[in-house]
Amino acid sequence: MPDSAIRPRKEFGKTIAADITHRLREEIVTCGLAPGEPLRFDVLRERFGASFTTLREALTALAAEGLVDAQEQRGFRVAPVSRQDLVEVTDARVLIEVELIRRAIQKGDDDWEIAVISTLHRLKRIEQRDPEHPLRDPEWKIAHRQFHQALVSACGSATLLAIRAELFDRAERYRHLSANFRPRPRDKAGEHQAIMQAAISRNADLAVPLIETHIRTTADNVAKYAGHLLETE
Amino acid sequence: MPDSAIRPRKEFGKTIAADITHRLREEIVTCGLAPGEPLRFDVLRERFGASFTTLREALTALAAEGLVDAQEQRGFRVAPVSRQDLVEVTDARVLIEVELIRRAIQKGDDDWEIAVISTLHRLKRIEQRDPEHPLRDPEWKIAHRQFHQALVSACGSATLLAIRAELFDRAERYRHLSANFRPRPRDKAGEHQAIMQAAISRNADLAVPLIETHIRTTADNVAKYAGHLLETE
DNA sequence: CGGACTCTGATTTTCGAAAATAGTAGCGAT
DNA sequence: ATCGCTACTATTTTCGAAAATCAGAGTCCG
Repeated sequence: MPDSAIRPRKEFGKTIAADITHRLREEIVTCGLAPGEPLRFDVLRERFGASFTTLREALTALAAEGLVDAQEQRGFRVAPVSRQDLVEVTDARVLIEVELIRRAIQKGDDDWEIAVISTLHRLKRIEQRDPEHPLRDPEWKIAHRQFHQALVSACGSATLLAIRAELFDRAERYRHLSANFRPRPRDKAGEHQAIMQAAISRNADLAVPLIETHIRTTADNVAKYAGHLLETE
Repeated sequence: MPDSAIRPRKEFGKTIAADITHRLREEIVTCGLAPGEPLRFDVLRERFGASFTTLREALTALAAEGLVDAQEQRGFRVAPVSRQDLVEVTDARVLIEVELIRRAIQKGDDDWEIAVISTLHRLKRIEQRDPEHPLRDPEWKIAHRQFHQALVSACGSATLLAIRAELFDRAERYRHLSANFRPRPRDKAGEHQAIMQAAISRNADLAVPLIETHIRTTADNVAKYAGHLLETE
């Protein structure tokens, strides 16, 4: 019987390193650790309660994902943000996500349809609770991620899904960056509903432009409302 | 004045960890470490002369690249190969490389043209030396990589270039896997020449199908001549 | 005989001390 | 005053011992 006294941490993985990786990724994506911020071992050690080596392993993994910038012999820092990077991430997401939605629409079975419908349903329920600030609600964030994940999950390529997931995280960081400055959320609920319907009715030619617009509009809003944060670096 | 007595290793990076990562990647890509082979720390420690922790960091980084398979609490192993994985890597490469060659052809400047021409020239020179077994020549391998890298280098997206590089390595491992069983190399030189000419003359509609065929033919040959190695897992 | 349990040896995972390196301030010479 | 050198401090990077975990053999009981 595992109990919390014996197993004080490790919520998201069997090893402490995997757990720290998960928690650090979360902090970086939500901008709890600011872009460009140096990641000093003393500080991390105190915050996460792990040793140098374990932290180093987590940071190395996140560096490979593009969320952390490793400067050899000079430590790590949160990957900086920039207009250029936002454009690249957005472009890459469109390229890959569009292809994946096509494949998923072609290959998806009943379970796929159920996953798409049910994840959207949950997302809408959460939005009803707090329609003003969805991004600040961690549950909304998870549900939103799961809906988009479900949409492409039937594409048949674990390789492309992994790449997609990395790009999604990098984009989500920009969304969080602008969340505090955005005056009012746009009608994301309607967009999600339209995407779901196009997908379920197997209308790829409709779903593709909807997805593309969805991604690009989000990025445009980031550039519009958080542009002042993207200048340096 | 740096000398080799003071700095015994670290050929490819400022830190030992980065160096080990590089060397391990090389060994895995060239199948010096066989697919699926367990990576035990005692063995690696002896082979690479680094400590547990440093090795662990390198393995973690390679796991994020898809060349190593991390089994939590049960160590690491070289990522297994499979028909499915080969198909996924090939598909992903076509999707991304085709897009990048389009962008490079549109954006490439004089320096890009020079890089494409000169890397192809070097590749051809090396092929003249040993026309029979190019893949066994490490110099050919490097030149080949650099030619393909040069072709897309002007695409303007560091993000997509990094993804492309990872997929290239994963594909190269399959090429090495089949190299020992392939009866005779096909006319790669001619294909490279045609791709170069299409690119330099800015004929994207010609270059794209050439690249796609180039990638798919390579993968087909792997499946044909190394198919017996792809069954398990 | 079979299933659950425990013990044991092998292996991975984690830790903090020790070594290596970068950054900085102080000093002296031109 | 400026440049170059040196010593010092802050920080990262590496190491091997110690703890945790797993896999397999053996044991006990139903």
